[in-house]
Amino acid sequence: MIKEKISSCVHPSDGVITESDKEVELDATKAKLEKVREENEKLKLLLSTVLTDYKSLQMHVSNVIRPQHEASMELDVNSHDDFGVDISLRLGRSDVNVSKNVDEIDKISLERVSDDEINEGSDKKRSALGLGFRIQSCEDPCTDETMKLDYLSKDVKNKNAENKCICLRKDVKSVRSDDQKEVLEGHAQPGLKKSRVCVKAPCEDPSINDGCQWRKYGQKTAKTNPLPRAYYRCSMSSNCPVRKQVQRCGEDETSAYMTTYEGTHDHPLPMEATHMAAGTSAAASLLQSGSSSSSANLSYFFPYHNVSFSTTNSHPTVTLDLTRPNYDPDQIPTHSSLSFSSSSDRPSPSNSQTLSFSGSRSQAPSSKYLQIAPLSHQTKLSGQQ
DNA sequence: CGGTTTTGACCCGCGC
DNA sequence: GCGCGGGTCAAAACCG
Repeated sequence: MIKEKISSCVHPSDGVITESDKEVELDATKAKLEKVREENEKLKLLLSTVLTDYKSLQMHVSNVIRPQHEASMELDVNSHDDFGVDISLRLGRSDVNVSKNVDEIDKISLERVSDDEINEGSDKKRSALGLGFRIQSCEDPCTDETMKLDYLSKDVKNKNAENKCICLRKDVKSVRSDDQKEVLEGHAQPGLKKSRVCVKAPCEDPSINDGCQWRKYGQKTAKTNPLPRAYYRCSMSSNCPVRKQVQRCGEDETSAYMTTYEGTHDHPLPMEATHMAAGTSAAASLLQSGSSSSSANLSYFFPYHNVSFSTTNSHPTVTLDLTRPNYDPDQIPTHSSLSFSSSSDRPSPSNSQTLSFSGSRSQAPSSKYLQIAPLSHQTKLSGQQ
């Protein structure tokens, strides 16, 4: 059959093809195949080299980050012994405490499977396990283990959610107010609300492509700001509690947009949504730790942008300013480029919220850290349509 | 026709 | 307790 195809391809107009012609063509094809095979081998070799490089780079990065994170975790544990939440679980990458606590996590997950009764304490753990994202790295067995556990826990969570989905709209409302409050507010202790991550995006891209589908559910003009604020809900999953607010920073067309994310996705994210997730996760977990020493982690994820911390209206907030690249072309990004301002009512570790999205456009000169994703599911600000 | 947007009404937390 | 204002709901309109 192949022979026939080759023959018909090479001699489309020839009426008669001899046996020897066929053999010559076959030999040529075989030679080509051999060439392709060799190229394939070369590519394989190249791939393995790249993988090795990547691995060593990852090790290097983890070695750089680890001592700082360990220090911050130690500080946090000392100052917040009451909270039984392992913040590191939310990071899902190169985090030392993950491997250390795998047994504990396993226990928690099993408890969740066997126990439908949800109490406040286990809810905290559940929230910590209910990652909205994960970094997929086959080289990291700890991460892999965490992922499995995460999916296990999410499965239980989703089953509960499915059951509740059957309820009528009014019931859903009550479910929202009860169940989602827990998720959204991260079981915060009184006085502190769910953590948020704000992204200030350049004007040409008001709707950061976070890899998710968003449904607008409201718009409001705040008294303090004449510009309307749009409210969006993640529509990738019927029960996904993640919401975002988009507000223009100024009246002129060149002004940037502030996008505020809240909550944790209860569904697997598309690939493009996971790229910056690690960075924002770090940001979110910093909100819990409130540790300035950990801020160095963010410079790894957002090396060219200003990152600031604040607490507004009891919402611990990390702001990533993509409009003002913190970038010097002659310098490798350093940790000192981060602006860190922590307020007196700093965030607490019990706020176990993580946020996930991927940036679509930044003014950083390279997409090494922030992957540019196709604008597949854009959200729009009303008044701009 | 199903999904999304618009928009007025409603809810609820917070400050006084 | 009351009023204010941010956030959410939900019906109608819109759109592909």
